[in-house]
Amino acid sequence: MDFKQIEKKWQKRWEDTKLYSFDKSKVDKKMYVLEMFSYPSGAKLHAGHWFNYGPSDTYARFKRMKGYEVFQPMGFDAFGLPAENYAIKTGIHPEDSTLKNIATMEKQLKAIGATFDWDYEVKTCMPDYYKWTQWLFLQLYKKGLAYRKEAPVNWCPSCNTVLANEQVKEGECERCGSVVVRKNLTQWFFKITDYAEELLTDLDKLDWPEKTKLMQKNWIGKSVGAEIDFETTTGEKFTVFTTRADTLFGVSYVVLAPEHPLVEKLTLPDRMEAVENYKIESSKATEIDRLSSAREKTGVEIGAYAINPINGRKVPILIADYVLASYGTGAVMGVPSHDDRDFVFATKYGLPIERVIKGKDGQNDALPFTDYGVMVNSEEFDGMTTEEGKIAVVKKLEKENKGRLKTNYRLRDWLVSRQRYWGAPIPIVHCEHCGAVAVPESDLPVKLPYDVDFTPNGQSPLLKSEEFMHTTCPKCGGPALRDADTLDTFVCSSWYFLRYPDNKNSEKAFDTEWINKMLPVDKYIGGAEHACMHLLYARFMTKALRDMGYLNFDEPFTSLIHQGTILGPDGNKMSKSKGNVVSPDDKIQKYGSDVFRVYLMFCFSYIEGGPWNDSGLESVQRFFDRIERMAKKAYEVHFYDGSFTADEKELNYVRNYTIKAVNNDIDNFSFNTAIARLMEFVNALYAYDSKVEKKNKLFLDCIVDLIKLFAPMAPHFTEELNEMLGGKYSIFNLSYPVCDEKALVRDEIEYAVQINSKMRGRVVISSSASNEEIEKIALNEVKDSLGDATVKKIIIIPKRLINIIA
RNA sequence: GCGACUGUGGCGGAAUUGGCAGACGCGCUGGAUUUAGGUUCCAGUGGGAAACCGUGGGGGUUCGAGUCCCUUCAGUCGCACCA
Repeated sequence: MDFKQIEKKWQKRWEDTKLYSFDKSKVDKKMYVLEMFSYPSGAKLHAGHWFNYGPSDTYARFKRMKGYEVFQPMGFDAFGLPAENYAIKTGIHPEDSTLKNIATMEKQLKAIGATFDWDYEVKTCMPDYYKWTQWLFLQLYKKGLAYRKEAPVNWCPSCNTVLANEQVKEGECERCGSVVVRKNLTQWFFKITDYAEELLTDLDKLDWPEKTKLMQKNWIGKSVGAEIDFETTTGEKFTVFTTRADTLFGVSYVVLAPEHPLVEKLTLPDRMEAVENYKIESSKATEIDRLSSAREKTGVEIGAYAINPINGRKVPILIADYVLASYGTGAVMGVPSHDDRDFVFATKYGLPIERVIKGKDGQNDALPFTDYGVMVNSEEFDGMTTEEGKIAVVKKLEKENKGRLKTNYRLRDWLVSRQRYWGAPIPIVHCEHCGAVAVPESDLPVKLPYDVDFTPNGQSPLLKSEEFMHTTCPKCGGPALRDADTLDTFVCSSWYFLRYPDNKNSEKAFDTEWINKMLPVDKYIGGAEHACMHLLYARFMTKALRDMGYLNFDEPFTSLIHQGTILGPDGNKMSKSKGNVVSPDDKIQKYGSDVFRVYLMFCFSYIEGGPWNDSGLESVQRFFDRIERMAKKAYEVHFYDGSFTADEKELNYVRNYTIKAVNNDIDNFSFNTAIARLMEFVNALYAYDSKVEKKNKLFLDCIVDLIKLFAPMAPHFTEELNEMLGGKYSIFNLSYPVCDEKALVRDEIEYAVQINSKMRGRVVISSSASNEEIEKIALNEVKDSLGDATVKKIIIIPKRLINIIA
């Protein structure tokens, strides 16, 4: 079969007949299948793109044949650093290179033969899209969910921009791997922490990989505890956060983070120099040493003392950089007897270690004892368990207004400003008199100027554009400056799935009524690397928009699947530097897109991925040939219509078994086993063909079913065979084969017979046989191996095995 | 350090609830077709002469464990002093 000609033929026909365009009138049967859109980085699709889009297109086609109105759009996450870095290197403007890349990728995506409905395409770098990204920013701003503050931020010295917490991996820039440094800057944040609790609890509602949910859960990092107020001997107040209020009697010191605002005020003059030195040391250390996990704990006393509110004891105050300014209150109580870190610290600095918790009966409670236990040396609380004491201690303090129950989250607000050019400008104007002023919605979009010098100098490139920067204040009309930063590209991608179904709307970001019908996304497919970034941001944005009345659902992606990674033949991640990149183009040239995508589905587990291996392509090609030969046979042979012989019953069994299994497998993204089942079916057809001279019409029916079953995986090939056999156009308008359960009921069943759990034989037993009959047949079968042993018990597992215990 | 996942023939990988381990494919062996090679078709293919032994190692529960429990090793990923 000439695949090149066939691909062209059917792609044209599909396009001419608008086969894949979404029928809005059937929205009640909608199935929103979405693959994470791509970044238009290189000119060509790589193996990873194919692995993402090919199999998920199979899923979409399958659902279509199951009667769903499938909505499967495609677009481009077009803003971002790579285009800008490429521009810095080559001088080609990001807009030019991006648009060119998009054009090439569109063409290639069409060549996959996927069912994307291109009428709904979005490109995030176009003004008709980022206008609404800016609108979104303004809504959050109005709602108090976007705010500006000066804070220590993560700065990537190589990308010349700040990064969100989520974009820092092991102290390094997620994108370029440079060591991230800390800087104090005034930046825009989204208040994702307002949604911490809901983002956490709603995870239970989602059909997502457990691992991903767990990662989000850990990232949000809820911890339930209490805030306890300490007073210093000079009357200053500060608050600590603890999850173990039951250990309060064991406090032998308190620690403030070096950056804590009270440090300067509390430090005694004779300690000032030591404290200042320590602060300098620790600020250096956080930049360089963040990676060493078992870093030695250090600290200095500041000379001041605090009063333990529960027992009035005076304890020294220290600063130490193992206490983080950014978590909790930036201050902790030191209980060395019941906390590993405090124990190490107290031992080093000779601070007292006093037990206030003992283990439950017989438990080894050597210090430091960090398990839950029973309170001791704690006055009236003695004898209480940790669970009781945690509450009781706080309740007592609460009466004196010295403490309260409190829940903390590890999640921080989302930093969205970027000091880069190629992104959506932040729609804010800074006026000398009025401060930060929102750009009126009617003035959107704030257009990104084309002619800008974007050579990096650590500042926002837009600052250099006089024309862009200078504007008038929307409030007072006086001269004002625009915000020179652009939005993190994750802002663009946090709502694109809402734009797809209404991508041409020029009045609104989307029509609420329509979007409430089209969403949530039923099946979302993409890489696992977005677990704590895109997937978290999109959930936040959905919830925020819901609370503003623009949406009526809580979660954007009901069901999520991560595809695995295709590695190089050497088992390493494909990369140019390793020289192990396999180009799909040569393979597609040689085998065609159908064979290529079936290869990807057959030779890899979709969830796992794995190393590339060429030999699989040949075997998949062979499988196609085998089907084609069978189909030609079906076209030529004369069939009779009549009752089934044993051979035909068997063939019909395999047919229906295959139908059932393939339906199930595709639903579960288990494409490799679905194809294995189809191969078995083909093998059964060959067996029937070589065995039976005069062929029943069943043979033809089977081949027709086979082609339909295979259609979602090999769309061009099966469309051609369907036409050859006189089937109606398009095969994708036919319904997917449904299993006839009756055909799966067999007259006879083969049982394994075991004696004392060891295999001793097999018997074929009528499916209507009673247990007594089964036992009798089994005993007869193995009577020689059984000898004269006494049978104690017989275990029958229906349709599987008989185990004789003797 | 903490957490999650993975570990099955020469190879890629299968195994509803615990129930015949190794589906399907690659590779290999033999046969048929062919002048020959290739293609195609048919048969075989975990180890062992056999009893038996086999799912990273050790232990346990069970009539029965790749699957459940404990322990240990190796690899992958995520978090990284979160009080």
